[in-house]
Amino acid sequence: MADFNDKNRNIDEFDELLRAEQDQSYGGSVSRPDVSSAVVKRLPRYFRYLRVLIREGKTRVSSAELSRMMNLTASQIRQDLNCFGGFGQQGYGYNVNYLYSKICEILGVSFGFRAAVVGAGNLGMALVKSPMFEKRGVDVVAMFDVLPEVIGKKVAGINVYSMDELESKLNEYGVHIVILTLPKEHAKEVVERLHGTKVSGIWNFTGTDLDDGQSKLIIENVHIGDSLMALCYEIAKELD
Amino acid sequence: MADFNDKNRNIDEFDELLRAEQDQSYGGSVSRPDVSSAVVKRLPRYFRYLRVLIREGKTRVSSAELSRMMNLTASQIRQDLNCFGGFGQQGYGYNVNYLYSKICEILGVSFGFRAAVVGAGNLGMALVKSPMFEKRGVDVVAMFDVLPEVIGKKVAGINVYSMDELESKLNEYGVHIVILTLPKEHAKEVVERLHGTKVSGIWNFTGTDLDDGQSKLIIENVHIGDSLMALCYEIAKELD
DNA sequence: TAGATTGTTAATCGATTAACAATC
DNA sequence: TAGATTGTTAATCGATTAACAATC
Repeated sequence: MADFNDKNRNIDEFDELLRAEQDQSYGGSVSRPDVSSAVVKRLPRYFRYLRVLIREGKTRVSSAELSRMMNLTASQIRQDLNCFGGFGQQGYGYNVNYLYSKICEILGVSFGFRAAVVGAGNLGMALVKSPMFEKRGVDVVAMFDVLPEVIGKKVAGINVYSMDELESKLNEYGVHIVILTLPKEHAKEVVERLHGTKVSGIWNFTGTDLDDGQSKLIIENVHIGDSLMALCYEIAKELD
Repeated sequence: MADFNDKNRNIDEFDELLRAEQDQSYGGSVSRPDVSSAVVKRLPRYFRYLRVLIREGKTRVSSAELSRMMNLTASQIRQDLNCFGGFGQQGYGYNVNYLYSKICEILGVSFGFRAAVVGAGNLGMALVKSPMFEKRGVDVVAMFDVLPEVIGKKVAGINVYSMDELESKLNEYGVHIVILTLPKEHAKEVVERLHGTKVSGIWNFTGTDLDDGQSKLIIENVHIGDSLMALCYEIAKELD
C-alpha cells in the first residue's frame, strides 16, 4: 500500500499514486450513508484544504487546527468526517494523506469520471482550458457544437464533434458527465437525448434550473449569476 | 410612476424602465434588516423566476403558484419576502412587476454597480462576453492584465489596461466591484492594492478563499469546482 | 502512564413548516 | 359579502455546538 506518510512527495505525485492505487481496484470501500446536503456541500472544501496541507508537507492535522484554517468548529469537522467512518485517531488527530485519500474516494476523484462538453463557446472553451478537471480526476474526452467552423477542430487537445454524433460519441467514450454550456433554449432537447446513453450526471451552466423528473439523471445546476447578486446585495446593504 | 401592470411589455423594456425610474432617484426605499444568509442566497432565485413570469406576461402570482415553480413551500416564500416588507396583498397575491422591482432594489440591480475584471484570460474573457452582467444591472467598465499582447486591446467593447494603471483607472471609472480572474498566486497582492481605492467588493474566481480581516471589503468567493465535486459525489454514490 | 484528541451523545440554536387571524 | 391569500405567530424539524467518555 502507498506510503501516505512520505512528506517529501508533492501533491501531483500523490495524485498519480492515488490513481495507480485505484487501478489496483482498492477503492470503493468508504460508506456513503444518508448524509445531509449541508455536509455534502462542505466535502469539496475539505478536499481543497487538505490539498493545501499536503502541498505544505504537513502529515498530521487535528480538527482544531483544521477548524482554524477553514472557519468551522472542530466539532463540526469531526461530525462531518464521522458520517463516512472514523478517519482519525484519538490523541493524534488525522493523517493528512490518508484523510485526503478517503475524501477523494467519497467524492469519486479516484473513480476516474469521464466528461464531455456540449457547447464549444466561450464558457465551454474556458472550462476545458482550466486545470479544474485534472485536479479532480475528471477526464474531459469530447466536445460538441453545431457550428461548422469549430467541428473537427481540437480545443486543448479535445476533439470537437458535431451534435449529430452526440449519442454515439458519448457511448463510444463512455461519458459519465455531460457539461451543458450551450444556449438555454436547447438545454431540454439535449437532456432528452441523454436518456438513451450511459451518462449519469449533468453539470448545467445554461442558467435555468433543469430537472429530470422521469429518469434518474443527476443534475447539478450552476448559477454564477446568483453569486454575483449575493455580492451586490451585501454591497448595496453597506452603501445604503 | 411606471405602470407595473402593463403585460404587453417585454422584460428588456421593463429593465430600461426600472433604470429610468432609478435615475429619478426613487430607489433605496426597501428595508434590509438583519436577514439570514439562507434567505439572501434565495433572493437571486426569486429574481430569476420573476423574470420568467414577466417574460410570460404574467402580472400576478400567489405564493402557492411560485412555490410550485421554485420547489419551495409557499410558507417559506412568504417568510422570505416579509423580511423586507409586505410586498403582497391579502386575497390577491403578489403583483409580479412590483415584486420584481422590489427584489431589484434589494439586490442592488437598480443601483447601477460598475465592475472591472482583473485577469483577461479565458475565464475573464468568457465572463465579459456573457449577458450575465447586463441582466443584473452591472456595468463592466474595464479589464486589466499584465500581458503586452492584450493591453490596449478591446474585449467586447471594454478596454484592457496594464496592471500599472489599476488603482488610477479603478478610481477614474468609479468601480464598485473587482472581478478576480487571475492566477491565485497574485490574488492577495491585488486585494492589498484595492485598499486605497473606492472598490467595495470582490468577486473572486481564483479558487482560494480570500478574506480581508482588516478592512471592510466584501468578498464573494466562487468555487465552481466545488459544484463539480458535489455532482461527482452523487454519481459515485449512485454507481456504488 | 499522562496528555491529547477523537468519536459520539446530548443541548442549543436556527431555519423551515404549519396554522390561522387579518384583510383585501 | 364570500373567497382567497397574505402576514405573522407558534410548532417542528434539522443542523450546529458543546461536552465528555473512549482510547490512542
